[in-house]
Amino acid sequence: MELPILKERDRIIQAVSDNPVIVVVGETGSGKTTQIPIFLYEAGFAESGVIGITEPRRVAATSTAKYVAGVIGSTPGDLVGYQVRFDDETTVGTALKFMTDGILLREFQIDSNLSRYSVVLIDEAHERSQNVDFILGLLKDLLKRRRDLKVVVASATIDEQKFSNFFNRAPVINVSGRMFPVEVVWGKEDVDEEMIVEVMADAIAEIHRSEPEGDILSFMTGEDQIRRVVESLERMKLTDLVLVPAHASLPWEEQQKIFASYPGKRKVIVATNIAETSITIDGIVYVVDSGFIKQMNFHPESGIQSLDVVLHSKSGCEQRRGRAGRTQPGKCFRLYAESDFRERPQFTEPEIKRISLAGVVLAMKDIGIDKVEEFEFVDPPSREAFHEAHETLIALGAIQRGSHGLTDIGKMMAGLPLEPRIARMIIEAEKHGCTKDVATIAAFLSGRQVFARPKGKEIQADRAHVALKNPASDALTFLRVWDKYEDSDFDNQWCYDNFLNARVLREVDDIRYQLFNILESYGFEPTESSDTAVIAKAVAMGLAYSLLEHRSRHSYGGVLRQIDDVFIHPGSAIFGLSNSRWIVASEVVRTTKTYARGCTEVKPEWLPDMAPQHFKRGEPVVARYLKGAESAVISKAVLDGYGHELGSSEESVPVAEAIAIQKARVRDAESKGLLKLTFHNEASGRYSFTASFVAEAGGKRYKASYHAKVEEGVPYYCKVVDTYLGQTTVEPVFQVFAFNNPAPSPGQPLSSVEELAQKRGASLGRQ
DNA sequence: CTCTCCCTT
Repeated sequence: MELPILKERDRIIQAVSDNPVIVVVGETGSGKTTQIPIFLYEAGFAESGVIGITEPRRVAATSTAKYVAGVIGSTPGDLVGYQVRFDDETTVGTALKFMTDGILLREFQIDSNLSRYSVVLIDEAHERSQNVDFILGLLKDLLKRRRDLKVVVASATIDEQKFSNFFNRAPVINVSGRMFPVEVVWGKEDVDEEMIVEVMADAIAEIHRSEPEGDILSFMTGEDQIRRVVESLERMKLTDLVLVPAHASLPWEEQQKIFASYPGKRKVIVATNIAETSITIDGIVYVVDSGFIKQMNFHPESGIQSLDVVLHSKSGCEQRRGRAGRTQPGKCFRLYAESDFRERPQFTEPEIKRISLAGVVLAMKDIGIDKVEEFEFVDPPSREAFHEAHETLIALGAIQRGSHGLTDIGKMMAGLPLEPRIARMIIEAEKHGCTKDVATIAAFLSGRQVFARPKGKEIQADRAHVALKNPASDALTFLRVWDKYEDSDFDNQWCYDNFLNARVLREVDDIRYQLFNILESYGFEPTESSDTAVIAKAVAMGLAYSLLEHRSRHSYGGVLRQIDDVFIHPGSAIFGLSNSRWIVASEVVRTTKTYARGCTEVKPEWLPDMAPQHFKRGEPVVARYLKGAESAVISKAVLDGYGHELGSSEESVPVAEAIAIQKARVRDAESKGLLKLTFHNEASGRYSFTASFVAEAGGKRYKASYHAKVEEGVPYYCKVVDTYLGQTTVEPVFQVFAFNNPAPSPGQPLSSVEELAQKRGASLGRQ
C-alpha cells in the first residue's frame, strides 16, 4: 500500500514555497515524519541551508535519520545526519539534520537567528512538550527577522487550528493515515480510582474469554496499580494468558518481555502512559483504557509539585485507542461512560503551563529576550509562573532584582544542560574546590532513579542500599555510590548485586563528562575535596530557595516560601535518621503527602549565605588569637530573625580589626548592662559561677550554674536569652580576653565558644 | 512518616 502522504507531495512543496509557516496534520501511519524531509530535500530546500527536523525522543531522531539516509542512499552522518545528547553524527555536508528538540534549543542559545537552517520541521508538535512550546514561540519571533526561513509544524491530532492561528493563519494540510478501524465499547458507569483495579482485571478476563485472538494493551496510572491488576488476574488462573507489566522503572530484562511474542498465548500488557507515545508494540488488537493518567503539576505560589491522578483528555484517550488499529481492525474498551468522555477537556494542558518556568526564563535571557512576559507562547503561562521564575533566578543569583540581563553566574548557569538550581551548585563548587564532586552529584540529581527495588526483593534491595547511604545527605550518598561504582571498574554485575540501575549509572557517567567539558570551557579547574561539609554546602546553596525547617515531630516547613507539612520521603537516605533542624530538598512533590526528596542536612553556619534576609552573622567572638600573627580568626554567631543564636562560623580578619571589634563590643555590652561573669576554680576541678542579674530580665533575679572548662579568671559577658523552647538560659555572647595577659603560644587556641556550646545546658533556677 | 507519568539540553 502506498503511503497516503505521497499524494500530497506537490501540495506540500508548493505550500512551503508560498508560505513562511505551514501546518501538516497527519494521523499515525501517514509517513509524514520520514517523507516530508525527503520532499523538501528533493525540492531543493537544502541548497540555501540545512533542513532541521526535531523529534521529542532520542530514539525517534536517530532511527528516522537512519531510515531516511537509507532511502536517499546516504550513510548516517553524511548527507543525512542526526544529533542527540552525547551523539553527534553530522558533518559540514549534512543537509538533513534530525535532532531532539532540546538540541535545537541549544542552537538557539548559540545562534538566535538559526542562520544555518533554511527549513525547520517540528514533529509531534501535538505532544506540546515544554521544548516544543518554547521553540514555537522562538520561531514566531525569529520569522520577524528571517523572511527566508521556512517552518513546518507537524501534528498528529486535530489541534491544527491553534497552531495555524498562532502563525497568522498558516495553511493547514491534512494527510490521511493508514489506520484500521477501531470500534469503541463504552463502559456503563463511571468508575472511581478505588474500583478501577478490579474493574480493569475483570474487563481483561472477559475479553480473554469472549473475544477472538489478539493481544491486549491496558492503560493504568502507575506501577502500583499495574502490580495490583497483574496480581488480580494471576489469582483468576486464566489459561493461555501472559501478563507483562510495562513502565519506565522496569529493569532491562523485564522490558524485553513487552516485545517478545508468545505463540499460542494471548499477551496482556498492563502499561502506564509509556505505551501511549514512547513505545510502540506490534500486534495489539484490543485496548482497555482506564481513562486515568498521572500528571505532574507545578504550583508557583509554593514552588512545590504535585503528582495527581486525573481524568485523561479526549485527545489522549483517542491516542490510546489508536494503539489497537496498527496492523488490523481492533476494539477499544473504555471503562467509562460516553457521557463522561464528552465532558472531558479536549486536550491535555500543555507542559509549559504545568512546570517551573525558571529554566525557560533563564534560556530566554541567555538568548537575549529581556521582556519575557511579552514573549508569545501558543498558550501563555500565568503571571504567577513568571513571578516564581524571576524570584527563583534572583535567589540563585542568576539575575538581579530590577535589571533585565543575566549576571555572570546566570550566564554560566545557562550554558549547563541542567535545571537552574542544579547548575547553581556547580558554580558554587568552583569557589570551594569541589567541582568534580558536585558535577557528579548534579549528574545523579538530573538523571533517573538509581536505587532499584524489584518486586519480591525489596528486603534484599534495602539491605544492599543501607551500606551505600549517607545518613546526612542523599547528595553525599550519590557521591559514595559513584566512588564504589568506580572501584568496581564500572561493573554491571556489581550494580546488579547492589540493586542499582546500571543504565542510569552509565548515563550519569555520560552527563559527568559532558559537564566536565563545559566546565573546562569556563576555565574551571576539575577539583575534588575530601571535606564532605564543603561539598554539602555547595549543594545546599543551589537548593537554598527550598530551605526547610523542622516544625513538629516529622514535619518540616518552608523558610523562604509558604510550604507546610512536608515529610522526608521514605526513599531518602536521611529518612528516619536525621534530627537536623534545617534541610534542603532537590524536589518537593505532593502525592499522598507532601514529600521532600533528595535531602541534605544544613549546618546553621551556612544559613547567612543561603538566606541572608533571614539569618545574620551576630556579634563577633574572638575565638583564637595568635600573637605576632597578622590576622586573627574570629567566630561570628549565626542569628535568626529574633536574635537567637543558631550556630557560628569563622572568618579571618586583621588582628587590629579583631581588637577594635572586641573593644567596641565590650563598651556596647557594658552600656546595655550586660552581665560580666568571671570564672573561678573550685576544689572539684570544675568551674562555676553564681550571678545576680537585673538588667535584661524584667527585674527578676536568676541563679545560674554553668559547668564548663574555661580559662580561669577569664571574664565573659553574657545575656539572658529566651530561647524558642521557652526556657531561659544564660549564654556567652562573646569572650573577652585580657590583652595584657600572657598570650598563648602561636597555633594554640584559647578556650572557645564552640567548646562552651558543647557543654551548654546551664541549669537555672529562679530565686 | 513509608514510595512517582513521561521526556530532554
